Amino acid sequence: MAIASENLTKNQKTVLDILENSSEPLKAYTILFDIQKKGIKSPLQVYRALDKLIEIGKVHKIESRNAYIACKHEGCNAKTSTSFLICELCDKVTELKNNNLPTYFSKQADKNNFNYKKHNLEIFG
Amino acid sequence: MAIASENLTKNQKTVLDILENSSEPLKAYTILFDIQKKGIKSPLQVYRALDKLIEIGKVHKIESRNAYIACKHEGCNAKTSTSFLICELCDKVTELKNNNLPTYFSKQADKNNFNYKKHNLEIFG
DNA sequence: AATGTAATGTTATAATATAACATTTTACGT
DNA sequence: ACGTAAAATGTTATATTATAACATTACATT
Repeated sequence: MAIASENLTKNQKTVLDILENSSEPLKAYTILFDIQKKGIKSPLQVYRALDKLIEIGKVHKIESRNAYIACKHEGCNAKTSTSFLICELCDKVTELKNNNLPTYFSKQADKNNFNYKKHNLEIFG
Repeated sequence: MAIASENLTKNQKTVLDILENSSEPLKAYTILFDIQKKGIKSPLQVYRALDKLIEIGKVHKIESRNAYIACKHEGCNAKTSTSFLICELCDKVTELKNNNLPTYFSKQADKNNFNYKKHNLEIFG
């Protein structure tokens, strides 16, 4: 059964909520600090919620920043592949909508005798 | 003046050497452990050497793994942009040679009113 | 030789993430 | 509704990754 936002647990909802209302990616310990008043006391609680949210595609991790961002795309299928534009001046991050990148990368990978499964792309500018 | 491998310092050479002779990306503390016999005693010494090597393009960081890999491309101009194929079965990492990705990404970025400078791409399979 | 810049050495600490384990909640077939 | 398995939680401790601060040394250029 697909997991929808409605049946997220308390901690998961709390973490998703703060990410969705943030204009920028947040770090795990920033999240922890911001929601301690809501009963989350340890890093592990945050990381567990993040893991789950990432698994179901509601949150993505910006690897180069160790930061997390809520996915704004309806019914996002980017459980795996993600593409971001990252502004080096203001740190704003924009997620690229699903596009033809997987097809393109798949071809590139083929040339190297490599079986494309997913990707992570971070474009800086 | 351009910095060539010849005028790397002792620590930088030591770190580059171990990376160039590794068949896989190495983590900072793995490097530290492996070269303690050569006089490097603290993480900072490793990170400083890595920073320099990355700056001059001889080493790249695999963000999703927190691991470092020596660049095998002659006169690599990937001081900034990097593209990797990462095998999820054996953890082997292959760097994609400079290609038309920058041009392609530049166009994608333009559509979002974004000025492409560099990128990091990690393809898993 | 004087000077400025980069690199080094060293100790301490910050920032990011997971292990281990006991307990509680939830989902769901019977 | 009940039993049970899977998932989520709470908590403490610890592992992993990376940087701060500061004194010292090497070295190229003037």
